[in-house]
Amino acid sequence: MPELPEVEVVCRSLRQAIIGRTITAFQATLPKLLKLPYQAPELFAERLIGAQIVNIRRRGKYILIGLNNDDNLTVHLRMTGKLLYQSPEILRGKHCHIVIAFDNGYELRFDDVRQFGSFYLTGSNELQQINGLAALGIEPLGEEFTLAYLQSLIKGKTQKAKAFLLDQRHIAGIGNIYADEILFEAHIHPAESIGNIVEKINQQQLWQAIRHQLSRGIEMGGSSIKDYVDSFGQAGSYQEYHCVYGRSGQPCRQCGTTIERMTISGRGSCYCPNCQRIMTSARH
DNA sequence: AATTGTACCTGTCAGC
DNA sequence: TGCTGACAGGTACAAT
Repeated sequence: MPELPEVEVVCRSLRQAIIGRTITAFQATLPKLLKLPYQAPELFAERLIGAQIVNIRRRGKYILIGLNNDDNLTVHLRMTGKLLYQSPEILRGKHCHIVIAFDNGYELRFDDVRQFGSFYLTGSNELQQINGLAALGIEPLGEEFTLAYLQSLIKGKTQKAKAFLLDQRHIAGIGNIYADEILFEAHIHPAESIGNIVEKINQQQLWQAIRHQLSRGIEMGGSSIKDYVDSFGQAGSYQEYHCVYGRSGQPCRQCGTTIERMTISGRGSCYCPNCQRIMTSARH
């Protein structure tokens, strides 16, 4: 579900829903989702109750909820996590594991079928204690992510292009869907060594595809493959425009060739064997 | 440095 | 109607 565009859309909806609200209750029926402090519902409750939500930010696929007591509640949705802002009158779902209640009676509910989601509560100056967050690479939609920066990242690397895009230490926020779509737009085969992209025109195409796919994903409210929705329950529509993700066996939208699938980095990777060729320029 | 396998979980879908 | 296996938006860790 949630890659950079979906997480960004969730953050935007959360800002509308809960900025300025004061927390009145906290309940975790699946404490193992609390990673820091580990499995400590009482500690979370103690520090959260009475605190007011002052800001909400995104970093990679992490959601950072800033509180007026200088604490930060950080959430990672992993595969199937959802943050839903709902009236207490709406029945909680079967997979609702964490509930944060507010002064207006509404609740922020964490719903997660696969139970992979993560909650971290730290001081705002202790965010580096969250390992995955501390290790994140550059924000691809930020000003600092220039073509030159991308060139410096890929130079000399032999990682496969798909693995490179999924590696959060290089660029933060790209997941399996957008990686496939980016490589299709950039005409790069997922198994191509990233360091083989040496022509400036190809590097530029990759840079543009990263920015373009992610920002279009946000504009369309994200990709709702199975059940992704924002905190108001709103689905996205970018899945209607996917060219390769989830389309193996179907004809390429550009050339009609059958989309193929292979496994890279343990993830299914869909690509058009005609539009995305392995470069032969690896020879000397 | 890069890659593979395993683990964490539940649900869905295709095939028999 | 079952049953089985493959697979699913992510990441951490161990082994090679």
